[in-house]
Amino acid sequence: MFITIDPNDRRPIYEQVADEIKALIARGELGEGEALPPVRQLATDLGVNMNTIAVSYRQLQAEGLITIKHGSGAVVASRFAARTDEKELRRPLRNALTSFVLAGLSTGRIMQIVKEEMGELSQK
Amino acid sequence: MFITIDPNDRRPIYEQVADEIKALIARGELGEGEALPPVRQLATDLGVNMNTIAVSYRQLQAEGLITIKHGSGAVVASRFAARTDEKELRRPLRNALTSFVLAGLSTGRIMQIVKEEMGELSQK
Amino acid sequence: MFITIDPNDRRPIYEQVADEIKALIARGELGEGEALPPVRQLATDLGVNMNTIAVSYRQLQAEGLITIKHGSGAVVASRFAARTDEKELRRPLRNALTSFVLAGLSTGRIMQIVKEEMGELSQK
Amino acid sequence: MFITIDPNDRRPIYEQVADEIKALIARGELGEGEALPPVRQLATDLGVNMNTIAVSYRQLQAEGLITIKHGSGAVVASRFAARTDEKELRRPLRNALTSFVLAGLSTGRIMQIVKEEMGELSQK
DNA sequence: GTGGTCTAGACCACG
DNA sequence: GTGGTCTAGACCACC
Repeated sequence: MFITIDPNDRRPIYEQVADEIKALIARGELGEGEALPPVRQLATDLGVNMNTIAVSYRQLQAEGLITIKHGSGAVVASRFAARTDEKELRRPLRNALTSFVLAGLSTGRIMQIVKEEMGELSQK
Repeated sequence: MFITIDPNDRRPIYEQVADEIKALIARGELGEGEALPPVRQLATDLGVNMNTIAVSYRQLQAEGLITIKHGSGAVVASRFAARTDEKELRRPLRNALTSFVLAGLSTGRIMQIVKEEMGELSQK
Repeated sequence: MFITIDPNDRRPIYEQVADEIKALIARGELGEGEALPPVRQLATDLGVNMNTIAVSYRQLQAEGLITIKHGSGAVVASRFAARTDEKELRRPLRNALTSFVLAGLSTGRIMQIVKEEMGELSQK
Repeated sequence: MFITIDPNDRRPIYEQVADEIKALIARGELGEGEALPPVRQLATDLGVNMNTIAVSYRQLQAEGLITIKHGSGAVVASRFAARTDEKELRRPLRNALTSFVLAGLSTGRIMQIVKEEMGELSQK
């Protein structure tokens, strides 16, 4: 399980970690029922505060992606179980696409990039 | 010119406003050379402080999308002139797509949504 | 006499105009005793407000570069007569050089650029 | 770390502060990875409002010179990483040199001053 | 009339 | 304890 954080990324660390774990789950690299690394270990590996990782896990739990059992760690609840509303999901997508348009990329090029990114999300 | 802000949105107001204006520019609803509403007026309309809107405008100027002339308002500089790097643009796209996958949507459905959103960005 | 203003330049118009006139005087294209164009005409040519040009002229007069005679226009007072203090002049120079350093240009390249710019200032 | 602001300087305080920090970075007195003083502390030291310094820091971040980590302060990102365009840099240089010419300084004297200033920018 | 800057002070987010 | 955001209100600069 490879998770990396980028200090130059302006998103908070807990969000970077949560996003990376989401990607692992989406790709199937972390399957249903599989255990996530202990908070303490992941924190040490990444060189960040334990509380920061705890926040990431809590967020993933709130979205229904993992279950945290006191004393026995966190496990992936179920792929495709994110508690989100399609309408709410569209806004970040729209913003991302807007940036591409404003950067001057053609619709064709943008669709190509979307396909590339989708491809990486379905590898497994 | 319709701009709305959502108090439940976790993003800061100034960013919501900037994003909405970017979308208007991308869609061509705000064309090159066209004037943006005065800072104070938009602030009053949205019920927020003048400074908040000023921050939005300053950010849009820093990205090269508008030019602010001290005594005479802000105008759209040039569509497709955002100072951004394709690589930096991909991360938000990837995150947005990941959310759809985790919500259980099929690749086909996701591509359909992307096409819908792209369609709205090229209306004009 | 060619003066141009750049709407994308974030400096106030009156300052752009004053700076351009200073450059003309420094280069000798506007010699001592020579008349500046009437405020009204320059304003029309540039498509700006008359008051804006008046401010430029007033600033040039304050610096001792021109004399404004009520009713008979403005004339170049004397080249090399700017009322300025060497120490005060260094700050903008230092800032300009700092920007080059931070942009990663080598000392050699920077000195070359300085020589190029100096060359253009002594054409006449 | 010595930063001073000059109330007689026409530039806004936040810009003076940003320029001084840029100079410190260019000179190497603030090296890569080194921490900047906390916003509140610098504000108190200079006797200005916290927000004013926050604006300086935000500008430096936008130029890529520092990275701000939400709960843990601001650090120098990388010397020589300013996101700027050589052409845009020349105008301030040209204006600075013009002022020297108009003050009656000889080309030789001006080049000497440039060398002096460049020397101070490469001390470390 | 426009936008720019600055202040004092409050409350929130992050680590 | 760090920075981020927002407000209300003042005063200045520009056109």
